[in-house]
Amino acid sequence: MQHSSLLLQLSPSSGEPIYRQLIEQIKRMIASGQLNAGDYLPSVRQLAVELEVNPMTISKAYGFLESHGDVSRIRGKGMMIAELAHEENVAARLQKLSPLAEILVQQCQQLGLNKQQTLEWLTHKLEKELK
Amino acid sequence: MQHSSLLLQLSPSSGEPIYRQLIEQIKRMIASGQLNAGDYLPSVRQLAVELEVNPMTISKAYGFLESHGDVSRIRGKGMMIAELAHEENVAARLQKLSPLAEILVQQCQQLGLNKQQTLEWLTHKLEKELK
Amino acid sequence: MQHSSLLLQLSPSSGEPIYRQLIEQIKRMIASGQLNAGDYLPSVRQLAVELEVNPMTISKAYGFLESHGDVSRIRGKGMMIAELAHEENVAARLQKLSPLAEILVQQCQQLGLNKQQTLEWLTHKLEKELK
Amino acid sequence: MQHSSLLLQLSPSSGEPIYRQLIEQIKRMIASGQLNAGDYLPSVRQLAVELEVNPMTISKAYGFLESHGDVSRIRGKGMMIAELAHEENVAARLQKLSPLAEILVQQCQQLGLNKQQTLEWLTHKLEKELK
DNA sequence: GTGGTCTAGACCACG
DNA sequence: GTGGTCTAGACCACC
Repeated sequence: MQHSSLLLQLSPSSGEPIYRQLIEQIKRMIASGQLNAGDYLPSVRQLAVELEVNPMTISKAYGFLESHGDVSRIRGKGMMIAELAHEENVAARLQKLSPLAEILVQQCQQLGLNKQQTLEWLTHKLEKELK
Repeated sequence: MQHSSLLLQLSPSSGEPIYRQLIEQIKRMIASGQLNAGDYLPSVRQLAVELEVNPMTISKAYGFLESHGDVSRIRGKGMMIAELAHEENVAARLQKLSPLAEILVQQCQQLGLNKQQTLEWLTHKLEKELK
Repeated sequence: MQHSSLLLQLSPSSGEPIYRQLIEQIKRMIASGQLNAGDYLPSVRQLAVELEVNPMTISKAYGFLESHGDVSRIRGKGMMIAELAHEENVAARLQKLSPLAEILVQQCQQLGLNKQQTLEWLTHKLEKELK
Repeated sequence: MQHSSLLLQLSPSSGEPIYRQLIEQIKRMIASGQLNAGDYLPSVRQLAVELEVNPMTISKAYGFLESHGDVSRIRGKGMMIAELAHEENVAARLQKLSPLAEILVQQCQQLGLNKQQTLEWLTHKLEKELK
């Protein structure tokens, strides 16, 4: 049972609304199995304190996740990852990176970069953070 | 010299405001040398028709570029790439991809993907579009 | 005299809290004489099992009914329909449908339906269930 | 083009959240053709003043309608009834009364009322308000 | 304890 | 002008 500090990172000034960032990040954590069916999300108030945002902002994100069937509201207990939210395989998870890849390709074209230059640089970047 | 159809791709529904998409894309094309000092941008009206966007939106983007010194408004002729807008070297251009790389790393972590899986997939994606 | 399965139908997902549904339904059954003074309500545990609801929820409803004088808590025996809970005449019972009628009228107006269409359809619906 | 006072009636104390009441009522008005594709809803601020509720409450309702495809947000102009929102025939509209009819039947049963009594009374009620 | 709703008022982004 | 987001703080309902 998961009930506390998730690996959530907000960019309050990114233009992307905070509640949207939360939705997308939590969805990814469900897809990857870091959050499993039956786990509980942190409570609205707790997460609001941790992330230093207004509880209503958290609530808005949770509401969206509920209305899309990703989590279920359990009266008096909190928000539980829905049963039908299943762990997806690696290929399916990679697929979720597609929108990013499209942007990457477009920006590389406009910067006049070639494939090799880009990949070397990306490899360097990823090595610092991922294993 | 350059006065017509640029390689601009808009995502009207992406949340990213259209005029902002234009600014960033044109800046990248200047940085990469696809647009050179002295070249003219397409006219507001022409670009508005091409991209099926309100002329005000184009105008707003051009105004932004002018106020940041990237282009100069030449009365009666249009918007010209400014003299001081210099072609940057490859390293500097790659640096412009950094924000994207940060998002990429974060999404990979949340999707539970490792470096190798991600790079193989990205290589595949880039090969289809870049040379 | 009456001690078991009442004609209670719950809509757990209806927004209307469960304990409130219980209260209103039991009150109507008292008003109509389907539950008479001296009858006993099903035990909290029994009803909880039948309706697949948390016993606390039943208990809350019973507590409410007691505090409003509709039933009396008889130690060691259960909840008994109170003496002063009287059978109301038909007109009074129909009056209890008024809130529903108001909603019905409003929804018909917004759906652009006229009186005749609505009544024909309601007649059809009622015929299937009532005698 | 519709841009002002709709026939909306709120029951602030009904338990049913205000934004939900708005959603359901507007949906019904679309179904009945009182709001047609291309019409604009009143602006958030205008409706907030008319109904004496907080603009955010209106905005919440509009957001839901948009996310369900009933209306489209037109930048700088407001919320427009979506093209695919079609006028439904009478039978389909009557069908939307079904949830109400089920509650009606249940309450009549529990009040020990018969079909004839109920219909006479409903006829009387409807005559006063509908034509 | 849990989430849900609402208010009042502020600021932002877009056209 | 339009809608969107966020805050701070209040109150409610359910368990």
